[in-house]
Amino acid sequence: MYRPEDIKILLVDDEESILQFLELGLVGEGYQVRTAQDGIQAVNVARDFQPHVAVLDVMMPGMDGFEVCRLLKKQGPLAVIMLTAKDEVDDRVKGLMTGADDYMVKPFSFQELLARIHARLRNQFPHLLDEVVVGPFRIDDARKEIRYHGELLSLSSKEYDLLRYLVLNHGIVLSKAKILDELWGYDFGGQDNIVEVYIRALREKLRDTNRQVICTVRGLGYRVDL
Amino acid sequence: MYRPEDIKILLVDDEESILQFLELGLVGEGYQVRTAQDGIQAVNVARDFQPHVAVLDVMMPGMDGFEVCRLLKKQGPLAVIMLTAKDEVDDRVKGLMTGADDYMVKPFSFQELLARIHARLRNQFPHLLDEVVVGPFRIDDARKEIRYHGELLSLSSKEYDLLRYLVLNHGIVLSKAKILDELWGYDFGGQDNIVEVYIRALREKLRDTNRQVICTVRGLGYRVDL
DNA sequence: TGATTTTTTCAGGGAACGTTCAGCTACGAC
DNA sequence: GTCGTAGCTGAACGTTCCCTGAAAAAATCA
Repeated sequence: MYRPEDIKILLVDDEESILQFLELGLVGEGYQVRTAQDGIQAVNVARDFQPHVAVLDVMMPGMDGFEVCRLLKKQGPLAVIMLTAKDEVDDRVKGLMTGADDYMVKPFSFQELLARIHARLRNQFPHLLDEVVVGPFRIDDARKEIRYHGELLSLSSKEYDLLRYLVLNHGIVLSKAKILDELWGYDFGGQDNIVEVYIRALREKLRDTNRQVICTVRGLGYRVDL
Repeated sequence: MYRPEDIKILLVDDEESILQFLELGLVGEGYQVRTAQDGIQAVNVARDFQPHVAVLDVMMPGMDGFEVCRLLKKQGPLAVIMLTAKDEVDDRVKGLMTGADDYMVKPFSFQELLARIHARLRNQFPHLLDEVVVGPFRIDDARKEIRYHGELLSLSSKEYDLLRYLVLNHGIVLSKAKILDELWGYDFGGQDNIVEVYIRALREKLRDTNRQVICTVRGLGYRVDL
């Protein structure tokens, strides 16, 4: 069984608004969250808090993300995910990034962060996570695989994300706008037709003989019936 | 069984008139409601009240909605619905909004707010919210389905809204003007004949052999008898 | 690099939906 | 009874929504 409330996450960023945004989201998911606005503070908080995962911004005044990462790792076992703006990703940064376990380029969707955190937890604290079973679906976040009636589906990354999201929210009508916000990120500029295209792909791969698994609720969105 | 009286809602808005309007409506639905006019007050009220849902205006003097949201979430599990004016919705706001569980753009219909509150409750406090059962009707807001004597009705989105509204207000005469206000919005420009057309469609789909479920009260409106 | 897969865009078509309208019916007042 | 009004009915219309096939763009891989 998967219990977010057992998992401790440390957020470090000098931008107050980003910190709030991430904290809000993660607390909403049930995680224990602590925040820090600079490196010194981060190291101090971590000493008592002993987080499983730290999410660090690379660019911070004073101690930079790499230095913080090094100090945190000295204190105990934890996974580090680095955040960096798009234009900061040069070779130098990439090289230093090796100290981290994963990194993400801003802007990113919240769901993407959740996925990364999961992946890291699976690697370093496998006892904290497990496979999710929902009706005929078995979702394996570590392997990025979904089985339907035991049969492994061949899904692309986006197809996986979408099906996972739909299945975890089965029985609930999800609008295309909501899906776009959650999976593509709030700053996605495209048309919501893309959701229709992916739904079509998923339906084809699920191809249930008798029944529609992903139902269209015209004007409102889609809903998965188990 | 669905009992609004078990559900606690906190309203936060600096505009007295909006606060009153919403409070009146929600109390009328049977919810426990507390109000606050600013962030500090909201956090204080929430400490004792422990609401299930908070409805926050984004723009408030002093602490803004995001900050209040963050503090409320720290105090305990609750769903947050943000309210925002149309011209405030830029990408920055949208981004921060993801921290909230849902958001609505003003102006909105009261029925829409009720629907959102339901949706949030279903997600975060599923034990509080079962299917709504009213006589022979079973209304499932998450699935957007209504059953009559156990039989699933095939309804369009507007038909669903209308039947839901009528059934939840059974025994009360609802004028066409009132129905238009609630479901079409106060700025609907059309004729009220459209309500007659929809009522007709519903009657056909309910097609009760012996009894008229949706009664016409000539000159006044319609009333559902269970 | 070139080849392959994945993601995204685009345009057309068809069905469902929301809305209007005009003719008709039923009710109530006088 | 009849007259006016309110509600009912069926059809028609324009629109929106969703599905679909294909192709362009981007990412990934060899």
